[in-house]
Amino acid sequence: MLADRNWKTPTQSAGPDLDVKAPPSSTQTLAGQLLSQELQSHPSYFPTTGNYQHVGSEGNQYNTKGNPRAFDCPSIQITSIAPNNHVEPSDNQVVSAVGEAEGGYLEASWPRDQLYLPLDPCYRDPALCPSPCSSLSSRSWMSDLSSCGSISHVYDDMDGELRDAACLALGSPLGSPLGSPGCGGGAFGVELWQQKYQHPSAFSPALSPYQSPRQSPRQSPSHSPRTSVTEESWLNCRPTSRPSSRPTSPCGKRRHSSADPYARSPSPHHSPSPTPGTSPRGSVTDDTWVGSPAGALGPLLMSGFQELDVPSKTRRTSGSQLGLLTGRGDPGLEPCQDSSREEGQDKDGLAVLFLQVPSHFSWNKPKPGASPLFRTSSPPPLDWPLPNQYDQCELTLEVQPRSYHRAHYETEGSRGSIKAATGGYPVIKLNGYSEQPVSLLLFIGTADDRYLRPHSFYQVHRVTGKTVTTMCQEKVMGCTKVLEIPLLPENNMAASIDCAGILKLRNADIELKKGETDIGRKNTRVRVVFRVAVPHLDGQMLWLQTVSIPVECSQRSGQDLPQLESFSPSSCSVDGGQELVITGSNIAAQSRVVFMEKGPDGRTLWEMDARVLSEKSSVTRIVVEIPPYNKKTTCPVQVQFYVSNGKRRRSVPQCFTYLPEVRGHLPVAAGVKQEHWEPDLISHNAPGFCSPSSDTPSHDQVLSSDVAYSCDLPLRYPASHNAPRLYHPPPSSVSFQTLMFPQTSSIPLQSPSMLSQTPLSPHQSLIALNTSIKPPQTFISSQTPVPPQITTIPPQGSSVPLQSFTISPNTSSGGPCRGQSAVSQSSTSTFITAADPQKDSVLSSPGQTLSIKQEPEDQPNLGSLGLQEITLDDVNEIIDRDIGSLSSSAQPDQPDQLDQYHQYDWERKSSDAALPFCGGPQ
DNA sequence: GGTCTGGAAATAGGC
DNA sequence: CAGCCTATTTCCAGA
Repeated sequence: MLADRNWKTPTQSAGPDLDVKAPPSSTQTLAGQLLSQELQSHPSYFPTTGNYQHVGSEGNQYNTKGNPRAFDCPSIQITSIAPNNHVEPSDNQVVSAVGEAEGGYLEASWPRDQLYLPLDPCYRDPALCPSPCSSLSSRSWMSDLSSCGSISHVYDDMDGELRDAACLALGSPLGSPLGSPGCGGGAFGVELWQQKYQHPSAFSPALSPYQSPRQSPRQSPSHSPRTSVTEESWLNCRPTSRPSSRPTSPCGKRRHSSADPYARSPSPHHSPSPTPGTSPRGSVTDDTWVGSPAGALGPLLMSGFQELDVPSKTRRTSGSQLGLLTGRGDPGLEPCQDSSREEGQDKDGLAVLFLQVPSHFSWNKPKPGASPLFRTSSPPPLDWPLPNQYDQCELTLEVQPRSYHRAHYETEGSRGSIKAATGGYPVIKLNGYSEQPVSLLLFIGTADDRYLRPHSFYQVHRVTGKTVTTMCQEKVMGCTKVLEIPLLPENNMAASIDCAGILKLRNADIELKKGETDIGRKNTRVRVVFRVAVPHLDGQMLWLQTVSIPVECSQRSGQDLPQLESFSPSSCSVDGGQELVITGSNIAAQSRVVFMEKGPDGRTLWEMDARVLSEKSSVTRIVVEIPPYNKKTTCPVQVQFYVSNGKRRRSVPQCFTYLPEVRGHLPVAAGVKQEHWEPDLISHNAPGFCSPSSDTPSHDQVLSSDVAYSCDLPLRYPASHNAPRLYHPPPSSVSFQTLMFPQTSSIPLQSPSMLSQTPLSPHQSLIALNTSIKPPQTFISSQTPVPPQITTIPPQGSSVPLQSFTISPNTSSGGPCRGQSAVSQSSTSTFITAADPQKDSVLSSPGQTLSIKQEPEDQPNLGSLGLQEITLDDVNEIIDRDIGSLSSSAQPDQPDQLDQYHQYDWERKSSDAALPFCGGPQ
């Protein structure tokens, strides 16, 4: 972010601004500072928290001055900006929408911001891109990179130090797991930057950013025709138009193969892709900005928007973010600092880093002011977990978005608003409060196994047009673009989200950002996050949040991957020969149906193509002959089959059961025996093991990528597994972290009562999630053979049907804690230690979930794949399944279980180990 | 004329 | 290093 500032000022085009901003301190010094600060969790360290900073102030800083070059090439020497130097916040600068609450922070933060000068050389030709501000687009990103990445390439060394420090502190080999991409959309960082620096006025309550010159003179008309008024507009200095011809991809693109953060070294030379692009599309409109958020939130929200552009990752590790929170106005925030310290101090506490929440950040506290849920000033960071319900107030997503929405690139026109599966649009509603209009914040979050946070590669964008009936404003919070939508009493505090599109930022742009650890490749799933601030006692605001089901945003994934809807039968004799009818989408003529079985080590033990019987494969149905199993067995054998449209275009593997000659005697608890498997492994601990109980799916059984299979993580990946050590957070921490998960994996498709909407306390969420994901009752295990039936597979992305999972609020004591109690109850009764052999019996009982085996070998092993190979989808699926299995087999508060879960997560992320996982590549 | 969409070519990286 | 494959990004055209 700091970098961004440096980059350009509105007027600058190439100016020698660096000087101005050039910090007196050397890079080393800065680095040192950063390190120390980070380690110390200096509050001011992370600009990230910029949320709390005042835009106005920032803006002033730069606006009139030399403009730092926005897009300096590698050659550009970006000296670190002295923390203080660049911006001495003039009086005016600190505007304060937020007021004192953030005051303390600002000062401290300032310096920091400047520390990072990101001019990531790479990207764009300075000439071409005078302003980082280009719209949100990836191009803009360059700037973003800087901004969010915060560390300029210049600071590579420093980066290294930081990393080391981070590792040290975090104990994460990977660069901090924490390092979440958090920036959320770095691109926005640019915008923010622009707003702040180029158009300080924009932040002025009175002025709309958009009032500033909208069109960049340089903008090429040709560029996107569609540009609506966008952020770009406000940037004067937009990058010149980029070549009309198809821009080449950025050379500096990060290699996906190297997931290792350390490995990355953005070469300064990476050529900046000539995509100067102005982004045509910003959707933000002028008007939007001007106003302040509706209702009382206005100021509040505004303050939040001023957040600095800093990668959330950075924030997390530093804890400075937390520090910000500790603003005077917000007692509830104080805890953050504490936690941050702890984080920094606890090397092993990776989890802590993520999970740590201020000690007093008690979700259970009903008293406003006593809980972080209540804030008097700025909105909580976007990566903070928030409950969807508190007391009587509940934020619910009554209509979920479609599981697939092709995001558009900057270079494209809008692809419209996210739609609901039913054809309409998602509907969000705030229950329990209707006294006055409130503002709803919407942003694009991640859909991976980690905690919910702004997605680095996708940003929400405002869709305008005749069909849009919902008012909304596009704003920026940190690096994340946010839509602010009013929820009006006259509309029953509900809103149809027909104004939210999804913009895809180029992977290269984002990945080059310093500090960015996420990879964009195959990271194409998102969740729509909704937040609302409900005016509460004493003028405080109660923040609630709910998220949508995962939404696949890539064209390919949405169109090429076969998606199975149902198949029948789900089992047959080991002799095979029966016809298997599979229905779904994206089933092409050349589709193959492959049966396979994997061993404990993930290796494919057996694989065979099923002969296609249908004369002509259609896009919706295929009939194949079930191949005979490769060996005799006296027990049901769970295998998998998938539909493949090509090497990497496989459907999610489905469980299929080969039955022994004698039917009707399926041992419920019996494990599937594999000749080479160790007896022990036959238990659930064996990778790829499919729970016997699930072997024979009943007709009621619901299979889905998320629900249908349960790959018990713990089972497959014993704690002993050699993988990156993941710190096992204390129960509370875990809960916190997982708070997000619930939403991630458990997504109720149609029921308002979805998990995410279920009132939960942070840490109850976890439990709830697990429970919901794999409700025992959802899986009907058949102890007795069930006649072949059609197995229905819910759409991917949809998660466990909430119906099957019930967290009953009624069971709760009511009040703030009711959700908690409810959750606790369900969770408690549901968890079983999967890893615990003794639990096997439980698993084998009816109600078990199916286990799915590893994907076919195609599935690259993690080691070879590198992170990129692990698709979020995969992760999500696995996680979901794992969680599901945990829910069915683990005790809620058993750290061990959770630990395993987390460990697993990390393993996948970092891993060198080739871990087989469920869920086909998606 | 602008917005949406679907489709596909061009590109880039990995194997 | 060439070729193939997959994923990403950009462009085109039609509704």
